Amino acid sequence: MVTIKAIARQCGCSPATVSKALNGAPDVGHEMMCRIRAAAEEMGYIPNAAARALKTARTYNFGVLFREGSRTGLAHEFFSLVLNGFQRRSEELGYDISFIGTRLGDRDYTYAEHARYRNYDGVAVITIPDADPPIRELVDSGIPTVTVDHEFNGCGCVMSDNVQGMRDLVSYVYAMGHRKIAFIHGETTVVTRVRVAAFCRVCAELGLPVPEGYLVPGVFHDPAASAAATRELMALRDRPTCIFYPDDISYLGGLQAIEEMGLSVPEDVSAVGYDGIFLGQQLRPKLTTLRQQADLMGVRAAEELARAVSEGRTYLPGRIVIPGQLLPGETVRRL
Amino acid sequence: MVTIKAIARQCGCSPATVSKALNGAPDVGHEMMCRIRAAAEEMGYIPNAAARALKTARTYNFGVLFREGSRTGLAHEFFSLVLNGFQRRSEELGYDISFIGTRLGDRDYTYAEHARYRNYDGVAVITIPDADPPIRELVDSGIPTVTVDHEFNGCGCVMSDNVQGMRDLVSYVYAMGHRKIAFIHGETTVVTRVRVAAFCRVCAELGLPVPEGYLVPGVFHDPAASAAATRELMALRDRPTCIFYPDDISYLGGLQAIEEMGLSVPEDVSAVGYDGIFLGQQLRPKLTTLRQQADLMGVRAAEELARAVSEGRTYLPGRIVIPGQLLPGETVRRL
DNA sequence: ATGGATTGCGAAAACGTTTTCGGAGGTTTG
DNA sequence: CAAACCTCCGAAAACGTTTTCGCAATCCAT
Repeated sequence: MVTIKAIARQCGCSPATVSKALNGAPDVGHEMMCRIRAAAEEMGYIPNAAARALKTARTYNFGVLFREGSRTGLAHEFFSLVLNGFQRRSEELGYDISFIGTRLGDRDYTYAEHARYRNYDGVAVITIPDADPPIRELVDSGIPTVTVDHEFNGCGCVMSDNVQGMRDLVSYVYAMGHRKIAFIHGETTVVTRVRVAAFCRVCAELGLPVPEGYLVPGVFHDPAASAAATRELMALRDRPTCIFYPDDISYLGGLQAIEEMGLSVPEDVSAVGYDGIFLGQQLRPKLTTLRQQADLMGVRAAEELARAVSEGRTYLPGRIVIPGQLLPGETVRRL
Repeated sequence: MVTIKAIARQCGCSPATVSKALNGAPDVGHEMMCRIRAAAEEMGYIPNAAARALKTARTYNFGVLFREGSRTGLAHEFFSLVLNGFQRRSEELGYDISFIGTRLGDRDYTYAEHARYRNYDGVAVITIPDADPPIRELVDSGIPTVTVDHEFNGCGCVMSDNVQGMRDLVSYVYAMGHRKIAFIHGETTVVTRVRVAAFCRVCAELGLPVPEGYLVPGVFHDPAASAAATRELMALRDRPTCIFYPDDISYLGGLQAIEEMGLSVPEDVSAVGYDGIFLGQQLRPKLTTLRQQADLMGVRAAEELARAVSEGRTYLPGRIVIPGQLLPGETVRRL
């Protein structure tokens, strides 16, 4: 392994000078600078991250807590895209990213302990909030943290604009002539609360009643749960003409339930999803949905983190809201 | 930050003893052992990964080169699943994983340089071989490396059993009565070569000719390319009755091309994919395909790497072949 | 020429661990 | 009772950097 000392020997100077030359310190002469750089290049010098981190307490490494429930055995596209954006942008900004696990060497750690162990400069939480307390501990650990798509107080977050998203969807469906709209929503999370509230609010504004039974709980990314909920809705004496699904994947479950009844979308009932994943746009009929800019959310998370680190802040400021985008497909029939 | 020294002071012993106690060295007395462990626990001691890595030259960190062409804007499910398996198993084995990028701090590095910089204990290559020489450099860097789904000589790899996979598919289609089978294959990679060879071999065994024009080049995960190839095939004077696609995503392109001609699957032409991703099983008609055990491939990659590391080997042995599984759907019509 | 500023470099300490080696004290053996 | 042997612990060096501070040499202005 070629170290700074080796270069120093080669160039007839001290390790200190080599370090400074390589880091562009101002107090090293031009000639010496060139000599050292040339030698480093030629000898194939690669700095040692561990030594550097030990000395500077900076790792240029972000941790990411990434759990995608994977109930469907599916690598979930939304989170994958967020992760992608986060990784790409982090790299551009000069940071590596690592997954935060719960086991290391032969010991078990909590997320927060893990992050401290590795000395991450920052942490992103890209996950369904499956286990709150450990995440809470991480957020409170003093390491700059940003969450994606859910809020902890005192912690920066990047949120999708669920309010405007629901508004766009409801308005669109309303404009297509629908007056009886049901909403199968996800399990109890901040996102769900916001969407449900927005849904009700917009319906109220449009003068639409939301009858008993039109607001039915489902589970994010769980086609089976949506299938059941759909059957419930279709059994109502006053059937809705359009069903909102918690997400695009869930729509698939609903679609199957509908087809099993011998009915079809959108002839017998209209449907909309949420997310705008690739799959939905390949279906026939093409799914009407609201696309979330997952990639951009990851990008913004990386940027906020990097900014906090470079400014030496340990906390992140407020929330960043990323707008969505209505994707009109063919699953909403004009009435 | 609570260090080993602090514990030593607290317990009235030397740092050396603390280190040994915490690592379960044999030469520390029972009482002292307990005292130290209790103090460490109580003081909230977390070891410092950088210091440890610096001293031991072990990081308990695997690097993973993960590039998913993402031509479709899609987080590719196959690679995501491999990554998932790799990450999960690595964690169980006590390793963290980090993405290998090409930029770090304010400098650019090659993959190999990056891996050396971070001192990864091992590296997994989970990617379409987009840029050969840099990957080659990585594989040759002296860091234990395992590749998934492509081979470099002198480097361990985990491969899908493409030979048996193609055999299963062709046999199945043959059994359904098809005698005119075309194959749109991926771009030039080892996987493609193997699949094409296997395809031809099995056809020969079954006495099926492979006419000129039935072997047409496509691009992995590129629906547009498959659409074009499909149109070519359908324009042939002697049309195939069944088309093999390079993968499930590509099938979608073919499907669209077919529907645009006013034809449909499987009534007018049968089709099979490859991969067995979630999407394909949600389509109607359900796609007939060969499922690759992506998750398992990641798992095995992690295991091989960990084994090599713990045995102090710097190279990995041979190839590991993971069988696939035929998923009969509804896109192959019985003739 | 003399004084003060500026420039270019090095000595040394420090970051938090691990590991080697040896020594003190106690225990078994011949 | 001496010799050999364990058992338990500590001193110190080392891993590869970065950073502070001081020193010598050169520079400019007086």
